[in-house]
Amino acid sequence: MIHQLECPVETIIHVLGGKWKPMILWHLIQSNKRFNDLEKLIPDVSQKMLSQHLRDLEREGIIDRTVYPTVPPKVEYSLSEYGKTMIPVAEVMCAWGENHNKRKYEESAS
Amino acid sequence: MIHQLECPVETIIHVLGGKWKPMILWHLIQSNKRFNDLEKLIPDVSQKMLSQHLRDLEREGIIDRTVYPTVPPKVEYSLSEYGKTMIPVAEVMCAWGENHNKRKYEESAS
DNA sequence: TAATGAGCTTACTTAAAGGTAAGGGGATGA
DNA sequence: TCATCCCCTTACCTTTAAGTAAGCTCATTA
Repeated sequence: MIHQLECPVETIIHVLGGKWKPMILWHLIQSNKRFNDLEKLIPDVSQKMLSQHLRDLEREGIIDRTVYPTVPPKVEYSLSEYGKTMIPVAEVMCAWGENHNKRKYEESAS
Repeated sequence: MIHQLECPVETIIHVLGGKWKPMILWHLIQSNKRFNDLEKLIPDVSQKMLSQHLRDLEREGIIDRTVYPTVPPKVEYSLSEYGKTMIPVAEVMCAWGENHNKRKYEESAS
């Protein structure tokens, strides 16, 4: 396996940087969700991108995937314990982003 | 002008999310740099991507571009006062990213 | 006169991300 | 028997990001 030296800022951008990943995580922070729930909560995401992003996040250890062998099978996604370590980071990013959006709005309005 | 509602986490990912932007900013945090300096410090970046990313960062207000009307003209890029507000955010992101890289390294080594 | 350096831009090509549409497997319900 | 639900996967196409290579302006230096 190749260990590419990667700038840590790029690392987190890569982990969070899919088109729908912040939104998926936002919903999973609120509560566990099934595939179907996420589809309904994020109406514009395609099934392909949803499952791809969920697999990406699972591979990075951010979320857990639990299969209940019921009929029909139930699959539940949840933020992992490790994933929870990202919440404060996301909050800091979010605060800066909010301020930046506001700033851009004000300058375009002036 | 259209104001697209954007998740603030996506906003910062968008601002920082070019292939060379974290590295450009890292160098500008150390000290002001000229175009040529950045080319030498980041050997793999093409002139096209360097000038494009510099323009992106300038448009977002993160960096300042100062032209000295000397001969030959000298252009200096520096982190703006506003850009400095991103340093603590970058530090938090960096810390998480470092830990994540370490974690991935350890799991691949085991 | 020819070459050099600074700071770019432009045109073209390739690679990566994302979108669309269809299918599939295994059970239940009508 | 036919359709339905759940959780996806696959094939194909489009859009966006990035890479490559060349050129350009103005002035100085050799």
